Amino acid sequence: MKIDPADLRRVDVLENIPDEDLVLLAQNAIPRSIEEDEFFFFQGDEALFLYILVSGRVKLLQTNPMGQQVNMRIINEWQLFGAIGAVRPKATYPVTAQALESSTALAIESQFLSGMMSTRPQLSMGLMQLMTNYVREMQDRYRELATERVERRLALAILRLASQIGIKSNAGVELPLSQQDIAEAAGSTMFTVSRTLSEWEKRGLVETGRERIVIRNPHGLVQIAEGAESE
Amino acid sequence: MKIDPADLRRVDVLENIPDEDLVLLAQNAIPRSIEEDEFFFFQGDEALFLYILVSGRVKLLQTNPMGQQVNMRIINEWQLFGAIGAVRPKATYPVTAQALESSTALAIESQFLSGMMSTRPQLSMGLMQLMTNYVREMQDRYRELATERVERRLALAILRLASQIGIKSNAGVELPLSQQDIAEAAGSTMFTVSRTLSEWEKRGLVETGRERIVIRNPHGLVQIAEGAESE
DNA sequence: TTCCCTACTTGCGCTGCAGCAAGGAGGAGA
DNA sequence: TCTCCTCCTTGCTGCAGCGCAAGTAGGGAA
Repeated sequence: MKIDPADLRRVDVLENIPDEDLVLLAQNAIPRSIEEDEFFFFQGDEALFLYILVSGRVKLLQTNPMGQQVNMRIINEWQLFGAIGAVRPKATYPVTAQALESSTALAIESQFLSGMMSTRPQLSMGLMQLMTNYVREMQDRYRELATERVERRLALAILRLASQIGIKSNAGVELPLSQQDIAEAAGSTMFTVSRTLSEWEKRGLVETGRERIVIRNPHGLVQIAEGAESE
Repeated sequence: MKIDPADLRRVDVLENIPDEDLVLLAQNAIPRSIEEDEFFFFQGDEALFLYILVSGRVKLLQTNPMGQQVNMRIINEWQLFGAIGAVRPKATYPVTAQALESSTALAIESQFLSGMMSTRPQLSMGLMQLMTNYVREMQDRYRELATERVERRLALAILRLASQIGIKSNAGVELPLSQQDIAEAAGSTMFTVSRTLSEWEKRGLVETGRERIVIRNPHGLVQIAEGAESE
């Protein structure tokens, strides 16, 4: 597989990087393809590589000691994940990266990026902006989980997922996720998600299908997310 | 108030910074003192300054639309907080910073630190390590809140707080926090915290007082945190 | 077309824990 | 020393939403 350095420009973190650095990165990137449900890495593995997703979709999840899963984030094409190793030598991944569909990512040695950053402040800055986004999002989600009821949290989670990986069509915004995935992202259960979505479907807010949710009335969802009680 | 550049070395992020840069920082730091329950900044304010806590203790909290509070983190002496403005120009603070006791912090202009970072990769690296810690901790807490029962979450929260701001004495590790603060950090309520602590006190795990908790048997708490059911 | 696997649905019972209310107690200030 | 303000305690009640169980339905494979 050929890697076009120009494609790397689509990665937010690499937006302001000179062309020659992109070439350097491309030369040091190893494409790796995995099938649906397989893993790029596991929580606890040593973080030797960071990845740039070229195609497919990947979810970052944690499992608790009893095996329950929690979704932290869904990675889209041309997003970077698993970068922690470039910041701390010997770090381990805090999450597991599992493919939602067959996916290809570029693996870059953490050390290599770490070395590049030492002479390229723009690169560090880009990575820091990515991380502040993460912190902010996780804080918001934590607050929501601690203080909001499921229905509102579900609306917030779906809107957030839509903005991150939603596919716009003329019918609305489509989310190619199972209800189990949604539940794990909202901090709830498949059952409650199913019940709530059925309710919303009756009200014309969404349309549900197998591993698929279409948002028909985003404004209605925003109202629920912002606290309008369902009558 | 005089600022001794050598003191700044106690800040984790500034550990590997040359002396002359510490002098530069000290020259650009404005001491600011506030009383108990007052605020350094509010969620939503423009992040023009970052702070280094010199004395006292500060909590970073979010409030939801209904006014409920959630504690994100407690800042100890010589820790840095509110640094987001140095990473993104025009950013707003995602949290409110409130003093738990009368406190003094050094305010440094976000732009100033941002400028320093552009030529000092070590500084960026230090800040990134701080941020990866935040991300990792928030992810863990999110997973705990989503999957664990209150008792275990409480044990985890108290152990975490103890490692961050605990004061060691011969009787054990003391936390100078109200049960309300603990509840807001664990994602629960004052009532449940009080009930659980009473139970633990009977078992000799902790000792409670007004705005004070002493951990008498850390190992017992770890057992609860790791899943030993209370018989 | 049929089969089968997996995802989704929905009724039902149960419970963890929130939240109120009313009272107790520690400690700062006068 | 007394007062008053907070913080803490604890009995009681209610219910959101979890989780089981049993059934339905979509869609890939052959």
